[in-house]
Amino acid sequence: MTTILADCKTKMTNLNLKAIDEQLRDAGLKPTRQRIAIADILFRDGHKHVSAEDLHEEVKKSNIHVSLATVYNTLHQFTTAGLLQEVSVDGAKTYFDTNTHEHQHFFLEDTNEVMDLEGISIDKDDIANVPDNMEIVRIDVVVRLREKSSKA
Amino acid sequence: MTTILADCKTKMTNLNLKAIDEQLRDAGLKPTRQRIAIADILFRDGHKHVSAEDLHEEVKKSNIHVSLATVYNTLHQFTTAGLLQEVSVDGAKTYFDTNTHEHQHFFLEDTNEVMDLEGISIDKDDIANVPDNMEIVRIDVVVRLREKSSKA
DNA sequence: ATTTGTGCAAATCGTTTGCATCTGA
DNA sequence: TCAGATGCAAACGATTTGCACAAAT
Repeated sequence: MTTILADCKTKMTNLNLKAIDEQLRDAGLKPTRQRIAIADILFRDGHKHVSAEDLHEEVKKSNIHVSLATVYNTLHQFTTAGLLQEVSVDGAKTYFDTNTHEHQHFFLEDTNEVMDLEGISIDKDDIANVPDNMEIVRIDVVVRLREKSSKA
Repeated sequence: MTTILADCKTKMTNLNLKAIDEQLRDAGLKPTRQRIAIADILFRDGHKHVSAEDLHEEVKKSNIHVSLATVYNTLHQFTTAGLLQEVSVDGAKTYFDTNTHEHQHFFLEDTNEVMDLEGISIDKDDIANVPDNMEIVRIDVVVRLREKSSKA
């Protein structure tokens, strides 16, 4: 009964590979080499914010080849499965957040970094003038930061 | 003393063309045919949210030819000059807002529309954990809306 | 006349897609 | 076996850029 799991164990740094495996199955996703590698990187440390490109770079460092297209696919599958959340902070790139709880973000304009910001929250009931055939999906708050000295 | 202003007056719907002219000059921008046409569309009615593509379509309807590249250039110049504000609501497109005061946005996920939302505001002093070499540039709040029935 | 802006088309960037091939159960 | 996943390269949409030409003062 050799599964891909056993095959991956040597390369993985995550202690609960089993959990990843189950999480993927629960999401209806076959736990493939690539998906396990990606999940391992995403979920082994604390919360992360990655772009597809970022993640692709990180995966390259492991011994498992994953194409950029697969990284994109996987990020979207994980998002649909509720394992990730998309963050819209700045036009160009899409960021994915491993923290799927209600929380907000700092965005560092100098470095294009995204950071979690817990603490503030806006009550949906405080929002006036919501058209009545509409419902609030989510309230996103982005606090844009800049280094104190820099002007541009 | 025939300036381009006189030349444009027949085509413009905006009553205070003079003001536009001055606004552009103040911003260090030559009041060209194209920039005046764009400014007229942007500022003649109430507050607007446009993408470059949107605006390009609108300008086409006037009798003044403006290339898409110039629309982009102009939007950025206006933004730098403080006449517009960029809005980051959803990955793909960048929206520009003629309302440069502090206010927040609704984003209609079904139609990709941006709407102003006045009323809520977050006090900068309420934000904890701002790294102390950083300052808050802006706090963006986006309330995402969806039609009540639709699931996707 | 000089400086600045504009138009076009090609280039770029992030992301998506089509399809042949491969993999995991 | 066989559905489902992957890789590649080409397609894509939004935005930018380079450069010759045009326009405003």
